Amino acid sequence: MISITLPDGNIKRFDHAPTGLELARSISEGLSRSAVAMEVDRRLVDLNAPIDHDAAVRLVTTRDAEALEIMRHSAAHVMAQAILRLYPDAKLTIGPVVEEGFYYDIDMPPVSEEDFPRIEAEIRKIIQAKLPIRRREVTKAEALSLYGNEPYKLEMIRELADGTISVYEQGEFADLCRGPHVPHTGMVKAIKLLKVSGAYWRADPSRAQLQRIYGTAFFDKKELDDYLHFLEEAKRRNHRKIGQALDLFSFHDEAPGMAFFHPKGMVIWNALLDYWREVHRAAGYVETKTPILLNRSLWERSGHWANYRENMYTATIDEVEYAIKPMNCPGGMLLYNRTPHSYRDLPLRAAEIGLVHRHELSGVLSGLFRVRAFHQDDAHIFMTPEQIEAEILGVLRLVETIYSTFGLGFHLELSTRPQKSIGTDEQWAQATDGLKSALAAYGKAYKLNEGDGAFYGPKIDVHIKDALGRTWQCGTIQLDMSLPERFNLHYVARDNERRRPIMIHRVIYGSIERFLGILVEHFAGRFPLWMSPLQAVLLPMNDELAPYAQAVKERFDAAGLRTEVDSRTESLNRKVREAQLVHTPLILTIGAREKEAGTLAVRTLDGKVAHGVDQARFIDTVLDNIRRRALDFEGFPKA
RNA sequence: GCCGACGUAGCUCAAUCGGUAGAGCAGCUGAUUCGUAAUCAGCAGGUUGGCGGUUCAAGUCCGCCCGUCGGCUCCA
Repeated sequence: MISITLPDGNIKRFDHAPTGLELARSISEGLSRSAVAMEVDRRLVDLNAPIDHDAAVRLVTTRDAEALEIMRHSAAHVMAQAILRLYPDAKLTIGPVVEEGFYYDIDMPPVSEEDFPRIEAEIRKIIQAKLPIRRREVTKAEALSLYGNEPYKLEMIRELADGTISVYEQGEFADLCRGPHVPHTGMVKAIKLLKVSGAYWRADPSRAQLQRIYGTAFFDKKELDDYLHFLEEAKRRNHRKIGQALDLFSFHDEAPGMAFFHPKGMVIWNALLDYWREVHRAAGYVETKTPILLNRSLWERSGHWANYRENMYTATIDEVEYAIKPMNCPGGMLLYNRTPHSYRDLPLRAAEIGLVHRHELSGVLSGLFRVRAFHQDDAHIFMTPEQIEAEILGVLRLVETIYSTFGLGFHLELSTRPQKSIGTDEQWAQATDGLKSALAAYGKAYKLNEGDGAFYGPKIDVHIKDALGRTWQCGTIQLDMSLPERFNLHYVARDNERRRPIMIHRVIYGSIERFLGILVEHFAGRFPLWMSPLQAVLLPMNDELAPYAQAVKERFDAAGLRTEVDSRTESLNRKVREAQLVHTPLILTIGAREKEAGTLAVRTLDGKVAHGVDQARFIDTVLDNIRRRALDFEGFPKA
């Protein structure tokens, strides 16, 4: 007699060792169809494994979070099986589940997306056949003989500990795998291959180059369609395309990885920086500026020459070696050390919009997201150990203020001491505790990445979430125990002793370039009024009304608005269309009626038109919206 | 840097097997004076990313280089 305790406390009894499927059937037919795997005594196992002892069992159905991962893992096997049928000489390596789906690294001749339909057709055959997926446990010796012809699998098996090794079989296909898997291939309902790229075996460039084929899978067609739609939407919002269409920035062969900002892009840039300066001033920061070209000896002292040299641009001038700064901190150290500091001066919050250059590998450049020259909204905060918590908390609050202005959500990740690190245990404990207690005081949940910190100190990374739900790492707060030593920083404490200040580096936008790119995609080019390059366009109905429109524009200009008159001899329809295409937030039509009454017809980007809007009240409404840095408009009152 | 794809007019894209580089939009000229997403006509616009090669003939085939994109890796 086997008795099985279900999560709701019910107990089911069997006179034999039932499989998960039998257990599900004994509860309901629907459950047996949606069950994917099960958890027996908190271990995930296959649904068709027999439960041979009294156990607590939870059935994992298609609605559970783990189910998707299990099924996608099976999907990777299905894809591998299809590929082996079409490319018998292909050699499999590994095929894990990733955030958005799965991939399989395969040693085979290069494939392209044009080959996907053929592979997908084969995949469909395997899915329709509903091949049972069976787990088989073999000894290491058996596994080695089973994979005599699979060099990568052999290499993996040899590295496994002795003992049983599990193999999953479906039809003619068998793959070395820990499992669990769905019961049969038919459960991989909606699958799509997405892209292919190169990857190295064991991520080692000296080893074989493999084909990494990415795919994704869902339990039903609609979810897959939604996901593909999301990908389309992301493509539509690509900041390179929108940046081109809205004339914001460009890249040129003469300076790869270094953005050129156009007048309209600079309006957004300056709006970002004006706002940044406003909130930083209010948060007690002072602003500094340091040179971008600095003598080699400084970089030797900071440690960059030894550790970061391959990413640095260097120059020899009058037989003296210089480097273009890849980071702002060494310059900041020189500023700090210019004068002695009292404990009364601390915390000292010194900000700098610093232009840095990093010679990133050519293959990693990616629009504004990954460039070689960028501006960091950097700040160095020097403080006493007792001030850590309050200062970190202050930065976290500033982070929240700034991101919420853009309607961006965010989450925090704390990274602690890595294997290779400098400093004493006490220093690390004090620093890490400081960050932890600041996070506790802040009160928002955070993820802990044990051992992921920089060698010079622990850090808090801020990951923002955009309108499509994608996350980006922008802000980072890093505690630095190295530079204060190297530059021999100190302050004079109350007891007249010279002490080493604690120092943090922090950025909130991260890189202005990247942040701007993220905002382009986040807003899909429809910027809030306060950032919009052109806030309003005035459309006179005919040539005779152009001078009047110009006079109205001057009134707007005097109020500090960014406006233009489109006085081309073109149809109103065309002017509206063109203004709408570049997402001009306010389209103002001026005809005889408006001139007569001193009003405006205001069209907003939703296509709605408010007629008879009083000019003065319009200006007030708009100025108020800009002052509040609102994300939306809320309509215009009639005159 | 490595693997793969790509690079044609300001922009978006065509050009069959190697056989005279085209179109729409933008621009210019003229006409049209218009009530909320494209008025009409004409004109002009190119060393096909660069250098070299094969060929009677190269946008197309080959080599090298540059750049872009997707990955690897790394990171703001």
